[in-house]
Amino acid sequence: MKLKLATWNINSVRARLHLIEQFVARHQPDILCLQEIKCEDSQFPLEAIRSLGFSHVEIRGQKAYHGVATLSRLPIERIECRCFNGTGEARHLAVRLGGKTRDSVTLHNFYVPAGGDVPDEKANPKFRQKLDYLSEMSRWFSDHDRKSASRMILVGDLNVAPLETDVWSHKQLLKVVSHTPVEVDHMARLRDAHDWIDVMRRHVPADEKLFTWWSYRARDWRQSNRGRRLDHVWVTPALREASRSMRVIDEARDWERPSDHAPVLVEFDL
DNA sequence: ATGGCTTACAAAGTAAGA
Repeated sequence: MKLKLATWNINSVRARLHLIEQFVARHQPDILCLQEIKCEDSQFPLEAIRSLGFSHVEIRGQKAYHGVATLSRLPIERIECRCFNGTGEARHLAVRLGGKTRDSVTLHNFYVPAGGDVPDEKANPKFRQKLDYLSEMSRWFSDHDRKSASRMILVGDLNVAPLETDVWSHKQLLKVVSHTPVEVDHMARLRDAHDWIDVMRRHVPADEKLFTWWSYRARDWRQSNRGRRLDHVWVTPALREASRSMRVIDEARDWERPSDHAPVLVEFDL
């Protein structure tokens, strides 16, 4: 089965419906995973999204902040929403596609906490929360039954840029939240917890710069290019060979009132 | 010059993003 899958931190779904329409018209994803929808489920623009062809929509929102949603042209079944570290924040949504067959695929949509400004667990509770969140994800995935849950895709804004080429300056970002060694280490442990494969880096070699986020504050984001790769697409080993192409749709960063994140689009043959 | 902006919200100034 061919599947065009996209993940995008939309930074308010209500403020950026026009962007979703534009993206869908140009790239026709079968499934679009959104993060930071910033609204309650009841405020989600469901009719507008359905009219774009997404007959199957699962929403895990909350008031004002965070929130994830998975939009699909294909039938999906909601499996669960995990609330790590007991904050109750809407940061995860898992769905299954392909019904209850042997070939079904579980798709996890995550919005990992950003972690605040200061990369110090003691001085900054948000940084502590981010590390705890990543640790709980690791624990949860290492407890997963590997046989029954072997075909999995994990996408989302993981808010960590692991490689030196995932940031515009490795040296200058070593003490900046998102690229500190302790975060990179937590992400590595998460990856190892289920032998996850970094799909984006399967298509772009690790010695090439690759970003998905550019600050709103740059005068000219493309010219200064001070980006980071904060958004990710991972698969379990059973799907190692399944991705056919990957592209960061960076032109979306130039559209009217853009999100500071660009969509990541992957074509799979599942 | 990695914060110069942008969002949400009991609505003018905070909190948050990263």
